[in-house]
Amino acid sequence: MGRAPCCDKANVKKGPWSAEEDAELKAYIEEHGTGGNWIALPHKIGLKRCGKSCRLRWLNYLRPNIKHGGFTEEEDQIICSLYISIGSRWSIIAAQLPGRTDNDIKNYWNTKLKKRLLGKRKESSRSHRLHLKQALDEEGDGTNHDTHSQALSASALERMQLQMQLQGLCNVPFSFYNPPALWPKYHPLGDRVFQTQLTDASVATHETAIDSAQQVVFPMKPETPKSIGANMQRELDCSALGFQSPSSGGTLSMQACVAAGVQADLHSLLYCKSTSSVGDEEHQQLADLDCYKEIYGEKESTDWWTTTGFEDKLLMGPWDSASALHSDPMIQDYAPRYEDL
DNA sequence: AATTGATTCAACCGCCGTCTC
DNA sequence: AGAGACGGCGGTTGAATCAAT
Repeated sequence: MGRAPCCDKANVKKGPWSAEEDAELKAYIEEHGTGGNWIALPHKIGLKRCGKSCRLRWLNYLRPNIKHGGFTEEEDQIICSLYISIGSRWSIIAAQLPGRTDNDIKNYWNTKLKKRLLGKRKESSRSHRLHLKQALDEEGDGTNHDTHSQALSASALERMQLQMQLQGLCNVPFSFYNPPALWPKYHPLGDRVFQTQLTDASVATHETAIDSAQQVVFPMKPETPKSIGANMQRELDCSALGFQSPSSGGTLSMQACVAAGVQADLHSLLYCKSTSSVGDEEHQQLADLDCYKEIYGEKESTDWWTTTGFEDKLLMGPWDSASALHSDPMIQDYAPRYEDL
């Protein structure tokens, strides 16, 4: 048995709001407030609307200081950066953009930004797909991939693709057998904090800087797999980032990749300005992902992913960040960090 | 000018977490 | 403790609008 509806569906009006309804709702809330009970509100006003509908109308259109359309480049970059980092947490993203509603941002992302970013992928060649499929078949156990497929959210795939876009632009080593768990985990916020850490006299070691940066870059940093110790994971992370880890005796050159200008790359992706060209190798990487989708189906079935043993931590980690968002102060601190930018 | 397909975006749906009793 | 009410959220829908033919 499902739960009772929040209102009498038969006696509530649906569809677009009229100017009269808007005026009545606005006038009442401005004078009396919501009273802390949206369900009861329409009855008090005499509106034949569901309480939830009233709430949505007020929050998205009637409340003061709402902006519609005309997103700036800065807003675009904030939205993209946050989407890549935390996914479709529209309310959190909206909290960083005064006057913007989660619904507006969601629509803007789905209709404009996503296409602008993901639509630039080069079509992969059929021969390449066949080659890759053959490699997959040889690698796997020959069983139907669909049977074992693990579906990630569409949001997760989009973020994977965006990460690939940025990584390609940053010339980060990537190969088909280099699983996403090892991909660089950077974010402008993390980069900024990382740089801050480097210049902070209180930071005694490079490792501390790395830890701090990675916490911010991936606030919901998943548990390290049992098969890979923390040190090894750090080595892998460092390797993927394109710099040597302190423990291997190398020096930090974060700038080589991460500080190379993720913001600039995002900008180039968004606004199609060729400040950072996507070379053949990068196109090949993007084609790889298309190939996976074609072989395993549009739903992101990823045996190659699960065979790495990383799927658990990823599914419960950054790609499904709902719980972590509420518990991890790093995410909750996004607002002040952005204000600092 | 008419038709068709694509795009936009306001609004709805249903799930989930929190609060209250 | 647990059941119900409510708020909040993300995903989806569909009517309106725009663009292409």
